[in-house]
Amino acid sequence: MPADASEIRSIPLFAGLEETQLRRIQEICRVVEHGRRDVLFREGEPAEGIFVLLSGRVKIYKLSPDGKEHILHVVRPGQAFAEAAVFMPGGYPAYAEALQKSRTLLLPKAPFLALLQDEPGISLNIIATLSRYLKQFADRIEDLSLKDVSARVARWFLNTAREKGRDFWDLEITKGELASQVGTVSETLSRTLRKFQDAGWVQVRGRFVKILDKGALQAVAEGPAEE
Amino acid sequence: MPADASEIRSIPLFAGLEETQLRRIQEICRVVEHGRRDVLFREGEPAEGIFVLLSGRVKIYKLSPDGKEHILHVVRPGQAFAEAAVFMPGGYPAYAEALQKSRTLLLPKAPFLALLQDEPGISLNIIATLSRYLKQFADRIEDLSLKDVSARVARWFLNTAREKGRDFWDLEITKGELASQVGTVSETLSRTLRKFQDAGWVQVRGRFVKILDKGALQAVAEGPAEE
DNA sequence: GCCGTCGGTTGACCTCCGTCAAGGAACCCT
DNA sequence: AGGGTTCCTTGACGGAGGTCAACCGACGGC
Repeated sequence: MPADASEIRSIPLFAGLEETQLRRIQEICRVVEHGRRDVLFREGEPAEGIFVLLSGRVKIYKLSPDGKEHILHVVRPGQAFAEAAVFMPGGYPAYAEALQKSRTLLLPKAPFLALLQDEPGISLNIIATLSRYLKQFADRIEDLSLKDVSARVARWFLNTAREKGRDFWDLEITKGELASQVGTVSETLSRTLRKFQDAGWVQVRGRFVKILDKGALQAVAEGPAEE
Repeated sequence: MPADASEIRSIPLFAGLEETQLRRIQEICRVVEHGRRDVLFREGEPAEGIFVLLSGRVKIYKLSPDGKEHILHVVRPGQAFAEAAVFMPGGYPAYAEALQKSRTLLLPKAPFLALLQDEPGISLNIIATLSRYLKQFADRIEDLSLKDVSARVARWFLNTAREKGRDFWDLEITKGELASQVGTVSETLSRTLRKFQDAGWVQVRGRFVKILDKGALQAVAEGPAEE
């Protein structure tokens, strides 16, 4: 199935490209459809190419030998993923699975690398997105090693509010998946949310969440114990 | 102080560059000397440019409000660092401090970005190193959220042995710093090392460490509990 | 020599949070 | 409707590991 030209144009990765380059991208890429729970790739598999999510939601996650998962990132439409895999031996560094019915653009590795040679602007875009990921991951490592669950959940509220631009929204993942993102299990998340709610800091009703006291969350996000 | 041309030539980041490009790099960079415990930059500070370590050791680390630190990475000579900071708003994403007397090459942001425009090969090198970091960080997140301390320490032994190419070596950091790298505190690391030693898996004498039973370490690194 | 600092080890304690188990709610299917 | 998922919540329990404290050896300065 061919990709829509206007869809390609609106992808941040390809921002500022010439018409001829866009056409070239359109030629080398293909569109793939995925149903809920479809696995796009597994950790360690040789990388086919770079993906861009057109619609739906895809989770990028690590899986431990005993089956526990940790979600590194939930990809939204317009974002590229598996960039790093293309430039590294060792194949994909994580798993990817569709959370909903999704459509992705797949740019096979070899022609994409060739494209980079002619179009340095794309390289800079890739560097920018990799840098952003790197910072996010560094923050995650900081959180996991230095903060407790309450601080991580508080930070999740604040970060999400910042990127959404408002202080209420709908979860587009299950609470179990949210737990996996902040590095805990659903039971502990459930208790933490209840604590936050009883304290009057947030409102949680089903999948709807709302921040009521941003200052309190910030205090919790900083240090586990403030005296 | 000017940089030595042969030093620049041997930096992986600039591999495969023409003589004229190398000269240009030599013109825009400057060499900085740092004593032990000198702080090169702090999290949040605006990024001056990209660093390359010429000699010594530099730790990249996160600091929590209450003073605890987590070492993200120990930079070795030849490696670049703070790449991500240059391409991102928000300044440096972490702290950097010299562990020993060190010399670094500093390439100021603006001329370096200009250089990238003309020399797409460098972009690809940057993408490659960022991808490597990204994978390392993803692995760290996996470890921190899904593995216990013993598994993380075992993995540290195996990874270090792999990159050193032998199964014995000298710690070039303190054990407290090693603890911070694997996401624990010195007391717990001390106990874990004792456990490993009593089990006959490794030998630790002062700063000298040696792997005695690689298979056992691999088993521990996989899953906390194997039955 | 003596003493201060730093790194490392060990012991005792206690808390956070992961695990196990059970029950409920909401949403599919026929 | 009813029965099967899947998701969520709550309770009880236990253990990994962080914290506090004391102690020791090595090193460096004066």
